This record gives sequence, structure tokens and C-alpha cells, in this order.
Amino acid sequence: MEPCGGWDKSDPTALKASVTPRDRLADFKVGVDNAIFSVDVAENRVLVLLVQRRREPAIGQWSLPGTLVRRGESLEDAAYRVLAEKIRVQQLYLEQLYTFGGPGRDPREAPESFGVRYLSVSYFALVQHEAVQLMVEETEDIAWYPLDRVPKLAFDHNEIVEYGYRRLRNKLEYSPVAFEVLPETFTLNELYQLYTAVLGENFSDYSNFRSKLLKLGILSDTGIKVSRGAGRPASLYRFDYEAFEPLQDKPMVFI
Amino acid sequence: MEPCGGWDKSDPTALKASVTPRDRLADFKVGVDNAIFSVDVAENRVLVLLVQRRREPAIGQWSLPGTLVRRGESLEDAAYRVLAEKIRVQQLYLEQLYTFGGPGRDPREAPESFGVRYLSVSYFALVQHEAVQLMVEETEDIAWYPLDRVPKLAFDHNEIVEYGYRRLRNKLEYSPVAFEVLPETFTLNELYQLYTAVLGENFSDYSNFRSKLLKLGILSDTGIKVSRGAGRPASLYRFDYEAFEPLQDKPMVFI
DNA sequence: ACAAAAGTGTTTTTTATACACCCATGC
DNA sequence: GCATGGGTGTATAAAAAACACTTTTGT
Repeated sequence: MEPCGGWDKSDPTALKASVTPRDRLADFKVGVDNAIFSVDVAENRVLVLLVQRRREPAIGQWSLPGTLVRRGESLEDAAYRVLAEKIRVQQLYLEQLYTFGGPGRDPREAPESFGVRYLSVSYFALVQHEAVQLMVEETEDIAWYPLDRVPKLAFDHNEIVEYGYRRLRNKLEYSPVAFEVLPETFTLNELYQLYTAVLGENFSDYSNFRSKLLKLGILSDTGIKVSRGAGRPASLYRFDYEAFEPLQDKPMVFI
Repeated sequence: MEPCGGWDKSDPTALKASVTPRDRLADFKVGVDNAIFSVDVAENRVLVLLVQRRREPAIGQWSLPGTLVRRGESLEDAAYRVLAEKIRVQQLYLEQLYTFGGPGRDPREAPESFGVRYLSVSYFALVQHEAVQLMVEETEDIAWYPLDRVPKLAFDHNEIVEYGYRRLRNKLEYSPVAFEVLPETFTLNELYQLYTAVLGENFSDYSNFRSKLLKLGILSDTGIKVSRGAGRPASLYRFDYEAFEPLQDKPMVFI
């Protein structure tokens, strides 16, 4: 992400360190923070899941749901665990986002201290908004926030949200994530709404979106018609995993 | 720049729980492994920098240059430090790649080591091959390997190389990394060779590549001609950072 | 002169964009 | 009937891909 110019950062103490390297190594606790997104199609907006911290540090502040990694637990397992603690959902997409791991924000992590370091591996998740059930406890607030109304979060979680949203837009354009988060059958308009909510109103007009997606040949018409209020009933489509398979390594654009 | 986790760092309620979560947290050593790529334009191939391990575990096996993170050292600093220990180079591009952190990925995680986990934050780097000076010590082998001849590496490093190469191709297509790794002035053919080596012979023909890049308006002709052996002398171009700036957030394709 | 590399232009095909218009339903 | 959302087609512009051709050098 950031190009780097001069790099003469060689540590003068490196020589000394090589004598007793073990003692100078940092000890880490590793945390996982999830940027969980969903799309509220009705309101045409993207939401992110926040929890209110009920412990120090940053008690009372909103933050991303996170946890420390336990013995024998993989990073991804930890991510799934926090997720399961906060929401119940059938379908979801999850992938690693970025790792934030520097010292220096916390005075207790001063270079010569013996305190442990805390590293955060962030994960990006996308869930189907309508199907999510929040696991609200009395002691903890948990809520969906529209992206444009996210408050100041604890730590640097605002940055993680930003980063995650960028990833969301890229994923929508270049991968079939949308189908991970749609019901098994859906109308093309529902798909279009999803894209519109994330990418903005002007990303493409509906009829061009239709033809482009249908031409890809990865959607199959179930033939079943469904009526959403007034107007002509729409066809229900299904994502065709078999047809997608051979395309999966090739770059593709879902605009 | 580095957020800490959203998890708590000292949990008083945890201790009175029947299963004490604090004790069940994993303790980590965090390592940084660099996938350092360069392009040998003359031989038309992509190279990755490997070192032969001098210490346990996996002694004698080839691996990516890596190190454990020290107290007070950021992840990126650690990445720059290993880099500086292995090579000397003026220009480079470096960014975080992925974090591998499953239990059991490092043999040092044996039971008798009291449950310490080894986590690897990998970094992707691209350097100018001609300008690199390898820091060869008597005790350590260090070498450039063509991608198609990379041996079985220690740990999960083959996977990291794969992942890094994928990143390299994407970066070349959608960002101006190439210019980070080219001399300040270069011929369009040198640029083309770089792209060809990474993306393969058939990614575009030379004349189309030329017109496309020139039409972007981010290269300025210095007017200086230079003769590479036989044939008509080529113009030296320079990457125009000012002209690129307004385009930098927009998606762009360098194919 | 001629091979080799640089550089220009033209033609064809494909893709993107805008938008006009028909279709099927609820009220 | 007519408003509403679903769906098809067409006309134009832009971009990608293929390739023929000219220019300038070394030998």
C-alpha cells in the first residue's frame, strides 16, 4: 500500500542482539478484530457491526468485536469465535484483512519494558443482513452502524473499518462475494440493490448490469417467478457454482 | 498507525471464572518473513530471494529471509531490518502480504516449549535486480531463485512465495510499482521487458503497450536517446509523479 | 545494404454507456 | 387505465487486440 523510499533502518544494537537474541525478542498476545459488514438493501446503505466495550481499556467506547487468540486456536478460528459470540448467521464470507502490530501507542509497551506486546490481526466479514440475529447481552451493547455514522472508535478501529470498506468494494467488483451473502435464489434486482448500496448509485444502470451479469453465464434462471409488490414478477436466479469454477482464476469484473 | 486490539489487556473478571481464560491465551513470538522479488530482464524471469537456514529448526533448508520481532520494534521495521541484513539496494517497494498464524506451523511449538506459538507476518518486496548487492556471509547461503526452480522451503514458505507472486502480478497491472523498481529514466522497452517477465509473453504486444502507457500521460519523454546495441536508439522516459497524483485513487490498468 | 530495434498508424473486434421501449402485474 | 417494477434491444462511443508499416541506428 505504501511505497517506501530510503530504508537505511539498520539497528546499531543489532550486533549486541545477536549475542543474546532470545532475551530481546518481544512477547506477544495476539488479538483478532473483525470488521463485519452487511448491506441494508431496504435503506440502501452499508452497515458495520460495533460493540461497546465494557472493560478497560477504552471502557464505554464503541469498537470492533475482537478477542485474544487462545492456545491451540488458529487466527481464523478466533475470528469465527468472536463472530459466533456476537451474531448468529447461516451464511458468511470471511477473510483476513490486515495485521496491525507496532508498539508505541501504549506507554506500557515502551522499548525497554518487559511488558508483552499486543498485535491485532483484523478480519473482514460480510453477512446477509436480514438473516443476522444479534446476540445481545445485558452487559454489552451491540449494534449495526451505517458507515457514514460510525462514531469515534476505540484504538484505531476507525482505520480498520475504512480499510475493510475499501476491501468490500473491491471484492464486489472482482469476485462473486455477493452470492455468499444472498439467499440461494434471488432476483436480479435484489442483486442490483446490493451492488448499488455498496458502490453508489452511479456505478452502472440496471439494464446494463443485467446484460453484463447474464452474459457471464454464471447465473441460472430457476424459472420461478416472484412478485415483490406491484409490477411485473421477477425471475429467481441461482448462482451456478459449476459454471463459475473455470472462470475462478481469471480476472473478472462484475460491474 | 498501529491499532491495538479491541480485546482487553487485563481482565479482572476472567480470573474468577471456572475456566480461567487468561491462562488459556496463547503466547506468541512474532516473526516477519519477506518474499523479496526481483526481475531479471535479461533472462526474462522473476526471482525470489532465498536463504539457507543456519539454525534449528529446519537447519540446512532454504527459506525466506525472516526474523523474530524484537522489543520496541514495529513489524515493518523488522521487515526492513532483515532486508538490510541480506541485501543492499537503493530503491525498493515493500508492503504487508499476509499473516500466517495457525498452531503447528512451526516445529518450535513443541509441548515442552510451554505452548509458545510462532506467528509469521509476511511482507512483499520488490527490488531492482541489477542494483541489488547480496550480503553474503561465510556462514550463510543466500541466492536468487527463479520462480520455477524454487525448492521445497522450510515451514509454509512455499505458500508465501505463491501468495507473493500473485500479489506481484496484481500490483503490476493495477499500480505503478514498476517505476519504483526501474532506474529514474528508462526506455519503454525496458518497461515492457519487466512486464513481460512477470505477466508472460502474451499479455500485450509491444506497440499496444506503448500507446496505452503513453496515453495515460504519466510518462514524460526526456528527449535523451540511448542506444542499446543495434537498432534505432530509444527515448529515455521518466515517471511523472505529478501527473500521476490525480489518478492515484482511481482504478487504473497498466496492461 | 540489411538486420535490428524503435516508433507510428490503421483496421477489426469487443466492451462500455446511454437510453428507448415493450411486458406483466396490482390497484 | 395506468403506475410500477421487470426485461429486451439498439445506437453510439470507447477500449482492446491484431498487425502492417515507417524510422533510425549498427555492422
